[in-house]
Amino acid sequence: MDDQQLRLNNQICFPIYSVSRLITKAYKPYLEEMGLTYPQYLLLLVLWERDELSINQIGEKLLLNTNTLSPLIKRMEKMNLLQRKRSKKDERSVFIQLTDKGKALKNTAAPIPEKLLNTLLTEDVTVTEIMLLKDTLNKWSDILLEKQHSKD
Amino acid sequence: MDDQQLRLNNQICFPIYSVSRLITKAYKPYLEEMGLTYPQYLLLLVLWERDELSINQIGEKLLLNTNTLSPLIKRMEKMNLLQRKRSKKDERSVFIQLTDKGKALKNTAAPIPEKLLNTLLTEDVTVTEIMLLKDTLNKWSDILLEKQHSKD
DNA sequence: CACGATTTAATTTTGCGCGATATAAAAAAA
DNA sequence: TTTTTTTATATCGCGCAAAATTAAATCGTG
Repeated sequence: MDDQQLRLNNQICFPIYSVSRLITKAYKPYLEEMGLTYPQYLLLLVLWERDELSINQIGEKLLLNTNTLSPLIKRMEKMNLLQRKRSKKDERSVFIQLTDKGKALKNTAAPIPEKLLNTLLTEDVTVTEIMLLKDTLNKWSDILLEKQHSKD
Repeated sequence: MDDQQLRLNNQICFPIYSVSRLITKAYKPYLEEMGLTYPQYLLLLVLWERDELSINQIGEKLLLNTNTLSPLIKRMEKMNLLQRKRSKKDERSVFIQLTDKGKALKNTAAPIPEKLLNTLLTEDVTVTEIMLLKDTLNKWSDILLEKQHSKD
């Protein structure tokens, strides 16, 4: 058995998993100010770029299925951030439209990217894990590219 | 307002979030064969490296708190993968010990890293997202390092 | 038109993450 | 020794993720 391969830091699973949670945590205080959760923020990012998408189109952008999006959207409708509008053409599809409140949040969100960078700088563990993940990904992408070419 | 900054692909949140989910999904078929979920597998990776850790020590390695670990460990105890043992020296601490069944799973898990690599090669979306995240992280780590130095 | 197949959305169920809080044991302070 | 604080774990509640199921609408073919 290859013990080395099974070590926590030699697999891609752990670094990506922990950094993902650490990044979510770093965003949290700014999102809480706005009354948003992390996935809600991601959905708004999509809608701020392009409004009036169907649930399916949103799913394509966020790589999420309706079973995740449906409840998420319902909660956000209750918060008066968006509206669902059933399509006249195809009664099965629902199009999502930002409310004025939802549109206005874009201004509040504008300084977040800059603020986040500063937050990360104060969190040593997070920066360390990001660097580890960076190295892991660079190593993995080399391996992936090499394997891809050897198949041609 | 800086529209560019708020675009989905220019923030670190989305790439890390989606790749994390894609990687979890790639592991899933192999873990299902073993009857494990993703976090359960991570916990086993830790215990295969070093058995008899306290819940606290496990939390440090996985960057998880007891509010996540406690129920996780209880489920795995029911599956007969591990045992909890309250320390005699310090009655507050609970030490986790693999059962024979838990130890044996290590052999089943051994080929997973190799298999995963091949799985990733067949999933274009995942590889694309990994490459995007790699670029994003390389850019971010440059920015982080530069900012760190300018503070000294 | 009829009817089965397909597509799409919603619902249900299970298992995390994590903030807030609780509880009990151990250590430190008074 | 008593009180206070700290530490280790557990519990609760909410919000995702995602598989499986259900329901509704549309399409394809005869």
